[in-house]
Amino acid sequence: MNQKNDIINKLRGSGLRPTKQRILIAKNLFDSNKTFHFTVETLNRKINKNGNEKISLATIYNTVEAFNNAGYLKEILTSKNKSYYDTNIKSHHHFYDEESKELTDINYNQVKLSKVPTPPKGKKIKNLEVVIRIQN
Amino acid sequence: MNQKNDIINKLRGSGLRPTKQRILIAKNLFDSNKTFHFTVETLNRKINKNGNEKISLATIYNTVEAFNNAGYLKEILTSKNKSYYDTNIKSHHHFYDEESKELTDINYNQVKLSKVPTPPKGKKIKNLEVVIRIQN
DNA sequence: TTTATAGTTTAGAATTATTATAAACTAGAA
DNA sequence: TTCTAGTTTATAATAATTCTAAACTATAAA
Repeated sequence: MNQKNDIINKLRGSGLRPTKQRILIAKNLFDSNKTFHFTVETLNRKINKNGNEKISLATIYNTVEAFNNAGYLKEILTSKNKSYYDTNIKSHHHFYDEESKELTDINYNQVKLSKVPTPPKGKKIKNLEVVIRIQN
Repeated sequence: MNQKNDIINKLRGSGLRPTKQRILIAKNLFDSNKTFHFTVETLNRKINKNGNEKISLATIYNTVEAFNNAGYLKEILTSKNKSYYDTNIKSHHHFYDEESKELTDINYNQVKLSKVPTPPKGKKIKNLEVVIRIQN
């Protein structure tokens, strides 16, 4: 019961009403101790398969966008014409395979920067990611 | 006449027949001394406005993909559901504005790395980009 | 409690970017 | 000049996403 209350508080904390749809989606995204990448399509499949009560695709789109705006998810930069999200919202790095167009995480401490530019006037740095393009 | 021959040779060098459509598109992309970001939509507008002979949208898609495969363009990683390309194919870095979702180039020598991970088995590093997410 | 209402969900339609199709055209080899 | 594989084209098809407006619901106030 406690993790459910945690989710409800998390949602309320961002002005999102804790509806049963949002709670179920949040459980699927944030309940595990490991983070992962997903698309609306894969999330929809995960949620709407086994005996779960069904959630409409429109709601999954709405909720993912709301969670992203609330900072609970990070949109992944990709060259595919689909939105990818990461439940790992901390700054981290990726290998990007040009052939398969797949992203894989790089352990944060595998990269070190010795010089970082100053951001444009009026802006501040939120985080910094290194993308290493790889090929065969 | 010389730049046209350069383009023709460039195309032939990648097994692409130098058709008048490809030559015109190549002029638009590679003739200037400054590089830029574009989408198929913006390129299409640029090519098909002023009295130019018209090139079909399908050809612009095909040609951009062919140029990208040939390594004359670099696909930009973005969160928008559209393909973005960069005529600057050298490794370089970007600021990514989370509000406007715009990318701006960072001068290459503004970033220095002191530690880089080894790529997965069988893969080699093609290039490395730093994306700095900024916000107000 | 009940009620009122602003916020939310939903199915399906609409939109947008891209890819597929197949007929007409053309660069370049023979 | 002829032939053919490669290319271009208009249009149709597809895929991801957003829009719409009617039905539903969390929650504040009576």
